[in-house]
Amino acid sequence: MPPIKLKSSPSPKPAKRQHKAAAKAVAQVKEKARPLTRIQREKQDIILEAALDVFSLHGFRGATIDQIAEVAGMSKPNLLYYFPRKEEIHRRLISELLVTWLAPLRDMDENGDPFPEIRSYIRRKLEMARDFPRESRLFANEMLQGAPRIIEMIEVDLKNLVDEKAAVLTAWMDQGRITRTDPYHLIFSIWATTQHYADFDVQVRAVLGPARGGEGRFEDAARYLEQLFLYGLTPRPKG
Amino acid sequence: MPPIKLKSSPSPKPAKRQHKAAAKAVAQVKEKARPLTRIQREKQDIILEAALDVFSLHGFRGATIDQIAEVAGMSKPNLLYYFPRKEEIHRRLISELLVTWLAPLRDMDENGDPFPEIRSYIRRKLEMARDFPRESRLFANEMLQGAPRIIEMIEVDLKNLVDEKAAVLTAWMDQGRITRTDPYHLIFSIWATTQHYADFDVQVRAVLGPARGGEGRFEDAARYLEQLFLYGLTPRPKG
DNA sequence: AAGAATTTTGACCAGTTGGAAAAATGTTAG
DNA sequence: CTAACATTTTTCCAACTGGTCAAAATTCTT
Repeated sequence: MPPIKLKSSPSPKPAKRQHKAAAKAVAQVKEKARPLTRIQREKQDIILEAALDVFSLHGFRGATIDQIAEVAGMSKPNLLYYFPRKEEIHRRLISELLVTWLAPLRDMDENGDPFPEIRSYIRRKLEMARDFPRESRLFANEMLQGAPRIIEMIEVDLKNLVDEKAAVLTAWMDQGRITRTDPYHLIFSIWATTQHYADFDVQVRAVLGPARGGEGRFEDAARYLEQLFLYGLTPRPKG
Repeated sequence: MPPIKLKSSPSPKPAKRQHKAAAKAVAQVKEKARPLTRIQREKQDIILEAALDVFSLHGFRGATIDQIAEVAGMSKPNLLYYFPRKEEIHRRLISELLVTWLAPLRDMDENGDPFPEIRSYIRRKLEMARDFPRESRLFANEMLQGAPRIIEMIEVDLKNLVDEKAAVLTAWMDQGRITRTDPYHLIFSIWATTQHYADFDVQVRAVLGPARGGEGRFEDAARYLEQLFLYGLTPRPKG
């Protein structure tokens, strides 16, 4: 597994109603903007890594601080020294995630050729399912629970991005370069098919069996999906 | 929301290592096969309904008996009288679910015409996503957690069924009636695209916005998916 | 090396969790 | 109608939960 390096979110966004105890290591930032120490950076990374493991597996409610602390190899109070609240850890993970998660769609270029652009989008999403399955599952868990902690981000940032890219797809359709179809549902279907290989990994592997369930499954999936969407989107004379 | 009536699982399968306390209402079945009373039937249904609500939202670990009891409108000890263990409830839900869940695939008929068969399969799966979203989410939750409680069912029953239907699809390909492609990944992509509308419902609705996110979204999805798979699977002369 | 700042630990807490036990109440077959 | 059985409530518990706090240990700066 490659080391996961997600870009950190641009700014910690000032909490409206600061939690009582959220002031320890964080207060400095507010008052003096003291930079993080080496240990703080290291430990926070370790914690986020561990939390990703646990949250992606059990969801927010099902995950416990003790569990995260154990995976992170530190005591619970020590962990709480860095992140005073369970929610804090989760929020950080989710907001970092969204940036990374949407990059491939963001990169779909209006001025490129439709097929290479879409093909590349699918490939990148599939690579993410392969390389960052925990992130995918974290996101899926949040969705299953009704996205209580990120609904605004979904309704604003994500919606805007999708609106924009749907417009690009529509333009390509208007130019007759891809089959006319519903651009929103097209995007949904790309999300669904690619993320499936991360979120339902157990099922995929079990069904494919030992023979075909190895790492090659991602190559097979890529080939299949490419064909599906290629054929599915190729314009054809009506008949 | 239509009343959910899932067929009950064929047999409760004798637990290898019977839990200490799992003997109350259940013991009778083992010893005397006393039939369930009216109240037992009613209350069990109510509990399973409530449990479906809670488990599908929070996953196994995130759900609490108190919560389920509250939704079911009874006290926790009362609930535990009918299902002595939390796991018991979950197991029942999952095993009942699998039967229903696979029916559409099971019904895909080798002797039918490929396109109507596949089209009907997609439609039925989409209807299930619309009418039984909680069941879909329950299943998704289990998968995200690595399917600890149903891995054997997946590896045996599900795998066998998929193997069988993959063979049917392959036969259709051999006859040149649908495009040659990977039958397993084809099935995966149908699962993924249809279940997406249940599991990621919040996201779908948020992205589509108030205008297009109403009930009509399932019709739109059906149209889109039909086109995608129809075009994606139509054989064409190579060139 | 000393003092200041940071990090870690251990002891603790109140609320929640899954579950047990038994007493109290309902239901129903004869 | 009543004994036998089924159901419900009350009380309780030990383990776990998220989180606090002060003191101890460590690290950093000079």
